[in-house]
Order: sequence, then C-alpha cells, then structure tokens
Amino acid sequence: MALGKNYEGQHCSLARALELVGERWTLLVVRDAFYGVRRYGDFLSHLDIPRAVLADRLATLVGAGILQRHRYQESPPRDEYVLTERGVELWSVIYPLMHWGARHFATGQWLRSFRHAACGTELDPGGRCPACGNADVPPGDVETVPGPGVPDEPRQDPVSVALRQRPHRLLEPLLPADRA
Amino acid sequence: MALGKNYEGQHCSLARALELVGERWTLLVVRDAFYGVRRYGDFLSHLDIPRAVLADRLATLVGAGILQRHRYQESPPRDEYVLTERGVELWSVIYPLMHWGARHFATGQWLRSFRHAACGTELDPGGRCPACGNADVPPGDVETVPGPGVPDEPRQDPVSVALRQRPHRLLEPLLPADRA
DNA sequence: CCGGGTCGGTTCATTCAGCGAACCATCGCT
DNA sequence: AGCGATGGTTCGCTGAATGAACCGACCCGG
Repeated sequence: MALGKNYEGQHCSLARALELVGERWTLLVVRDAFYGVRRYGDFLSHLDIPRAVLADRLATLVGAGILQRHRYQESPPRDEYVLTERGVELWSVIYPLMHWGARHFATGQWLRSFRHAACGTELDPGGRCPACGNADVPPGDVETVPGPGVPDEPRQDPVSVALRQRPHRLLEPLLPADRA
Repeated sequence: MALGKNYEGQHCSLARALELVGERWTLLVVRDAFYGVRRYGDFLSHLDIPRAVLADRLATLVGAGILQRHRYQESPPRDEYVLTERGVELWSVIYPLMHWGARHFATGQWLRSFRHAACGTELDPGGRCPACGNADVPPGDVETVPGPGVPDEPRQDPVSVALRQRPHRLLEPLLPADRA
C-alpha cells in the first residue's frame, strides 16, 4: 500500500492511520508485539509471513514510531522490536477488533481470554474492567490466559506454544532471551 | 486478500476479523457508511476508488453481514447499502483508530469532531462521553461537526461538501435520495 | 420511438505488491 | 575450517489493484 499510493485525497485521519496500519500483516505484527514477541525470527515463525514482507513491515513500523528498535546485544549485533507509547495506544483498536471477530466469527471453544491482571476479571468488549468501575485497563495490566479451545492442528512454533501453556502479561517478553 | 489466501494457520480471532475488514479500502467504505453514504455512486466519488474494487468490497461486506443491500426503488432497480448491527459494532474499532491517527499524524487544524448529540460533548479517545459518566455512545447518538480546518484543495464531491457544510448524525442518510 | 443521460456495474490490459524459495553476511562454537 | 543460528536481501512468479473503456437497464425530452 505504502503512503500516498492512494488514500491521498482522503483528508480523513482514518485514511492516514490506515496508510500505516492498514497494510496486510501489519496489525498482526503489532498484536504479536503486545504478546511480547520481540525478535525477527519469532515474528517469522509465529506469523508464517514471507521474510521480505516482515522486514518491510518492521521497517515501516519503526519509521512510523510504532515500534522501536533496541539493540540488546553487540556481537553478534541483535536488535529487538518493542512497542513505543504510540504503538501501545493501538491496543484500543486491536482489542475491540479482536473481540468483534470473536463475537461474530467464532469457531469452537475460545482460545484465549484477556483479564485485568489486578483482579482477574475478563475485559469487556471495549477493553475495560467491569469490576473496577469500568475503568480503562492499560495493556500492561492485561493478562492473556489460554482458553479451553485447542485448534485441530495446534501450531508448534515457540510463540504459539508459550501462549497455550501459561497466562502471560501483555508487553512483557514472552520468550526467554537466551534459548539455543 | 480474501479468506484463506493466507492468515490461515492464524487461529486468532484478529486474523479472522482482518480477513474481512483488513483489505485495502474496506474500512474506508465502512466509515462512509457511518457517515450516511449509501449509494454506489456516492462511495465512488467520495473515495476515488476503482469501480471494480468498490463492487468487490461491497459484495464482500454484504456477504459478511456487515452491510445489507436494500432496494429502495424498483424501475430502475436501485439498491442502497446500509450497515447491519454487526457493521455498526465496528464503530468501536473505527473511532479509536481515527482518533489515534488524528492524535499522531495531524496536519493543521482539525477537520471534523465527533460529539455526543444529546449533550454536545466531544467524545473521548475511546468513544465515550465524558459528560455522561463516561458512558459508551452508540454511533446513532453521535454527531459529526465540521471543524475549522479546510484542506488546501477541498474535495468537491457531494459527500465531502455535505460533511463540510453542516453537522450530521451518524448512520442517517447524508444526501437527499432524489437529487438529479 | 429515437437519442442522450444516469446509474451501477463488468471487462480488460497494465502495474504493483505479496509470495516463497534461494541466497548471503555476520558471528559464535567446536 | 566447518557448521549452525540469526536476520536479513534478491529474484522470478502470481494474484490483486488500478483506471479506462464498455455495457445494459431505465428515464426523459423531443
């Protein structure tokens, strides 16, 4: 899609947002970043996305200030991609969309739910905690917990496995940094 | 993009949602539907979208139960596209995304704001009314009002003109049904 | 009852983005 | 030196988007 390719002429801020975030795969990359995925290879194996496309999307997201590239070791130089504040704000878009998809196109048991970590209450469709006065819950206080549903052919990549195994707080690194 | 083209293997409900709503142009079509655009020709002139793509997107949205096709006159047979309940629920995705785009990528004065029609208060980033106990405001109770910002080259299509001229309640038909 | 205009498409040739496999560079380890 | 891990880039192929042209149903004025 790329900027200006079209959508230009659309003065609406939605169009500008979609130029960045509306490309194929982009929102799934951001979702994974919320899950705590940070490394190229983990995005790759979890998303089954062509390598070139992933490289392109990561570069776009970094350029837009949605992800930040952070060198976590020299030699060999290794970077991880972490959500910026601007990226974290996309939670208020991603969660309702995810919830909408689950409400209308669910197949079988639910795979995952999202709870307010402080009280364990499941979030409402807008991402708020019904038990805490309907307050907005920042993604850092959200915990994703595996549900009873397991797909017919569960994915075996490290990210999918980790998400199935245990509850996990959003934004925190999902995988240990030092696996072989 | 189309279903199954890829994103398959992604069991997440976000992926399924994006298969429908994540294609290029689709969310802009839905946004226009909230603005009260209902007719093929109006979508066309407002979005500058290729005719074939518009026809495809409308068919997909109707097939997914997001828009409903409604014949409003026989002879010549004319249909209009109206949001279903399922489509209306996308407001909780579109508004936050629009707001996010405006916050981070604004250029110049704001073009439009969204108010709670009952009390005139501008909606918060989550689409709630701060004056009414932070209650969710259903899109039917939202009014869009033109802002001070006018683009350098304002669009002249009927939809753009109408949106610039007067406040307008979402979901209500934007244009008179009987223009020449 | 003929000609022109409107509306809502479909068709088609071109261009562009996504795909997936192969390749490559750097580094650490043995 | 050789091998594997990591994080890419390159490249040929294919499928979707683009935009212009065409089409058919219908209305209206003459």
